[in-house]
Amino acid sequence: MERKRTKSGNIRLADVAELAEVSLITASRFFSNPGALSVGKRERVESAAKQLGYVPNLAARALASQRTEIIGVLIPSLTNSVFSDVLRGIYDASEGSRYSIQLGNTRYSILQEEKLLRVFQSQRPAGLIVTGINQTEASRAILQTMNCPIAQIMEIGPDPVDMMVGFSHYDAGFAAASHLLAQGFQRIGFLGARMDPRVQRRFAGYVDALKAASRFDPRYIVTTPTSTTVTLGGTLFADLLAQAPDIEAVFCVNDDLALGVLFECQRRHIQIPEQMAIVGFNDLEFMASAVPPLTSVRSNRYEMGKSAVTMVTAAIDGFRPQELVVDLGFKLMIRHSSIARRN
Amino acid sequence: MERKRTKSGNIRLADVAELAEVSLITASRFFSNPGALSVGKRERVESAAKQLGYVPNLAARALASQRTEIIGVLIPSLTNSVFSDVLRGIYDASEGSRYSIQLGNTRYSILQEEKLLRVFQSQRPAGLIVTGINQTEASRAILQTMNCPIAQIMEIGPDPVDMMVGFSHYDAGFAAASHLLAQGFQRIGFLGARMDPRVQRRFAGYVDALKAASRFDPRYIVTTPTSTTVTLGGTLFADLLAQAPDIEAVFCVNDDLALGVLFECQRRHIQIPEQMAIVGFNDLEFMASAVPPLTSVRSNRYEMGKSAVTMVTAAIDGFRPQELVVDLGFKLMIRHSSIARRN
DNA sequence: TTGTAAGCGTTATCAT
DNA sequence: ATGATAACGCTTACAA
Repeated sequence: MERKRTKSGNIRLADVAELAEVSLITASRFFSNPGALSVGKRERVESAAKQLGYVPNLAARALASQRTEIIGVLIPSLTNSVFSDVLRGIYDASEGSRYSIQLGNTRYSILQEEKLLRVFQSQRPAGLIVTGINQTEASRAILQTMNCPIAQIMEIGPDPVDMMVGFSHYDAGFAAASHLLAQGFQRIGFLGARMDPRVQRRFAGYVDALKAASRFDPRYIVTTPTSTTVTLGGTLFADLLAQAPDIEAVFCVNDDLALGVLFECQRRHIQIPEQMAIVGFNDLEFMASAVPPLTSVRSNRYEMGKSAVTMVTAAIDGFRPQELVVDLGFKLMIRHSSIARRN
Repeated sequence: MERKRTKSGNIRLADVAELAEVSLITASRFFSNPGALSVGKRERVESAAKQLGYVPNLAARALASQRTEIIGVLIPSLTNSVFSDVLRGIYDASEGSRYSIQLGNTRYSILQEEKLLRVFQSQRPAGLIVTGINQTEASRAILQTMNCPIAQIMEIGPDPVDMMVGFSHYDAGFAAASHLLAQGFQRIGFLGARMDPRVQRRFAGYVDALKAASRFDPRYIVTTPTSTTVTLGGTLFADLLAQAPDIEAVFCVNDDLALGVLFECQRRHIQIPEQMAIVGFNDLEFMASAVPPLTSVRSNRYEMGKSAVTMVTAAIDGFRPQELVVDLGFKLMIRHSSIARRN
């Protein structure tokens, strides 16, 4: 375990080459294309590298090769478990590849997103994954100049920057509301928090579904820009009951709110679904084991993250997918909480 | 918005210098130490950079300066909301600094941790944050060679690699069990999942507390290496009831399990806390708004992430903290679910 | 299969 | 305050 000392104190590829008695470039090739080396040299370089504890310098590699193996990822929240799932998909997929992930948290701010994009610019990432379709003009301009494959995730829409993986939140909101209507509920409330672009599109789906059935009433709607908590679900539900005591069902824009509503109903001894139907969104794991089990809209978040990485890495390698926009869809998980009394 | 084209197609500092009619190094100084420039040149460089849309190349900077502004972070899970909170603290703190975060997910595997540490080695991070104190021998060796400030987070223990921010999971487990004993419960169960090192230390605290009170009984213990879900909480609780029908209270090693127990009790019409007391761990937000509100152990996760970054960045700048080991403690949040019937 | 030479874009060093 | 020159550690030509 002797240690070569160079000016900088680091073991360089040159040190490995020297010990292995090969040229620098041969040592370099051992890492990029070992098959091109003769067996003897390959073994000598390998053992020399191990003996010296050589670790390649990524900065030097990036500078010389003019490319990195970094995929930049921009998500709006670290707390929201929706994004934990997406991230898990992203990290799982990246581990099967040679790419590493550089993560940025925009906190639901498109200005912060723009800022982080500028940071990413200096890293020269090989690919990019951004959340949603509501970038600023400046962000779009930056994305254009970065000329690397880009995936927008979480939702799909017109005018993709490059690739897209997601689903229609409008359709999902419409489907959730339609389900309640189909069950025969007439006075259907909406509880919304944070009201980010995707939440707003779910909301729009709800509004249109109710309007189509001539059941729309602004009194049924309670929203807040505040971020989501379970406790908030209870509070918003209390507000809703206050302004529309005859409400029969609630569509909560996410499952945390739905859980809060469940607890509030338990507190008030409101029977679910007999006196109040509940539908959530995201289908977090606890929805199925709640009492009663809660209806929700399942999206393929893990898959979304995984696909985004797969698409981006494939595109980096020159294999651009046939379909640039991938709709992963959603699935209404109908459970006891939204089954009509009369059924 | 004209665009300079160089061999590589990128705008280099040299292009900025040329346009500003200063030397390369003067342009460089504009970014590292603008105060050292005369006003005239400063303005010329600034406008030239803006005009060309210059973006510094981090790889070149890292290579030339022999340092980066990357802090590597290794956590065991992206799904566990405990780590979302820690991460939020980490990212929030990093945004106030000039450092960016490089995240790795070890999935509770110390071998994966070792692997990721090797990846980090090639990036030459300026600082490192790792989870827990159970690194492999090889990992410890790698950490030693990276000579950068390192913070171990989540728990504290003997023999820190460098710095530490966390709390004693043993003490917390002991405190939770002691609380139930103090309330007069005699047959106190333990529900555990995933059984990572910190969970095991909480378990050890529980065991010792019960033994000290001569209330320990292996029949009261149900654990599984499986990862945690709310549903699993219900299942484990059912197992516990089967093997110890006379159980009076349960200490769940995390809040998801506790929520699962709550639901299972609701399903079985078991009154909380009259027939069954529940204590969870982590104090996730929903614990306070459950029906009844659930007792839990609160840890300062967000602070933990934030402090780790603060300590590491301070150390990078040469300001090593007085106290290398910081105990952030924990707090028993006593709520209705664990108040004894006889009180 | 192997090697030589010339960068990659920036900062450190040493002058002036 | 400003500049010339030599690194930094690696890869991409191109050559043999």
